Amino acid sequence: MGPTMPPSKKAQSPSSGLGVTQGLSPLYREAEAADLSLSLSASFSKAEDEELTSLSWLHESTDLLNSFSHSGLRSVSPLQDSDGHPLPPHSPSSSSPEPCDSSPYDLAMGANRKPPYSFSCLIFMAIEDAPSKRLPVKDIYGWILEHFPYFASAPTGWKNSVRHNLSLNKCFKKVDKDRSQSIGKGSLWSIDPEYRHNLIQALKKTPYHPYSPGLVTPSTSPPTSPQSYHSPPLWPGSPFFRKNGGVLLQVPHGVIQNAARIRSQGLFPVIRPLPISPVGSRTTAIRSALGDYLTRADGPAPCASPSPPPSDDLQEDHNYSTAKSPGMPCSSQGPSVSDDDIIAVEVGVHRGVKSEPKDVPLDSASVSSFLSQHARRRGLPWTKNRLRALGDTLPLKKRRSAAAAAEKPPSESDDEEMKEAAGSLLHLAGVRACLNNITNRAAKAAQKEKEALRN
DNA sequence: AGGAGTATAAACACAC
DNA sequence: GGTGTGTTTATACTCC
Repeated sequence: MGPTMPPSKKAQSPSSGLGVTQGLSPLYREAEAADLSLSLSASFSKAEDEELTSLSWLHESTDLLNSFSHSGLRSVSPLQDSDGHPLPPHSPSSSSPEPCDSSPYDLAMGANRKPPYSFSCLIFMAIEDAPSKRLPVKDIYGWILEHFPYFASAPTGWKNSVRHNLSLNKCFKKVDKDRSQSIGKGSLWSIDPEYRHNLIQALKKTPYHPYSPGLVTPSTSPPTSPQSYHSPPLWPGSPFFRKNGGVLLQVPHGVIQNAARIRSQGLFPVIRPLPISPVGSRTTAIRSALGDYLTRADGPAPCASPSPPPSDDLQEDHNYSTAKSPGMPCSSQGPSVSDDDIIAVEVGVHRGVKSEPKDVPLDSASVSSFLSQHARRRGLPWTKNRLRALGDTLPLKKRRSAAAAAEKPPSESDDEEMKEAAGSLLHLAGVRACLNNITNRAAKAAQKEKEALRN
């Protein structure tokens, strides 16, 4: 029999320690309320190859936008309903608004903030970041600490959670220890290839991923090619992240497990890219006011536009590892931004504004190059029924073994991965469109301001 | 209301 | 024996 926790202690769970991702802490919720603003940060490193040259626009754009953020254009854009009225934090216990003295970076990635990743995603990122794609628990701790300083000062319970995840999560498996390879205590942990796809999907559903469901406005039309909107995981340390200069997108934190709720409320006025890694070499931020540029004036693209469907196979099992993210209907309650919106913004802008050839920064060569890097990867969808059929009553490890023994890997999903990669690149293209749009609007605003001053 | 997914805490066994 | 690791159970919470 397991231990029984004192009721008093259990009652403290929601606000104690790490219970901020799943049971969002008041602080977290407050930040979430005030954090739905657009900002963009990117840490750039020198382009490693020609692929990156096509992304040089981001340097300029983010510099420009960052200058805006320091010139009074920044404003707080809290959650708003369709009438523009601020929405209260969704937590009943949270009544005070987020103070405005915190930068978006602090709000999202400050050392005191728990990263909006589930432990399974953190572990996945850590392992994937390892050259050998396998890590001992200790190194997983280290990776998490390195990339998310929050845990440095967090209660030590998070390590227990990491171990708990490793043990219980089917996605992670121990590597049989090579006797000749002494790594001290414990074993190496790796990603089970069979479940890797699910971890990717889980990661995609996190706020930092461009294809977070919160960013995707499902189409009212039937899906035509769902897979085409998959994209590779982006996180600090991921090859793609590095390859593209550390550009990540983020939607407000707290949406990992609440994405559906926010989405259903139409609470995504803007996309909010942020530096994913505190150790980024160079970061800039686009502040919330710029987010307004995206959602006002020309207005966001209608969500009923011929948009792609939600990317994920919603029938897939998310057993203790993957984030939940059912497809949501297009909300009519407020502004929302999806990938399609971004693209649509570009279309809208360039209808009226001169369109430049370099507005398509991700050329086919880049795509091909990138795709080639991901073509090797394989992933398998997993279904609840499949796993359930293996017997829930069996211990996990036995179930894993049974699953491995009972099933031959289906056909590989290279195509899917390829499409995911393409989707991500297309998304970057969309981001660029956003930045161009922002730039144009900001320039116009500045001009108007000048004229107003003259008058 | 109940299931699913996740976080947290704790106990225990085992290896180093 | 101490510490780290791995497993398991229990509970709480949110979302659907």
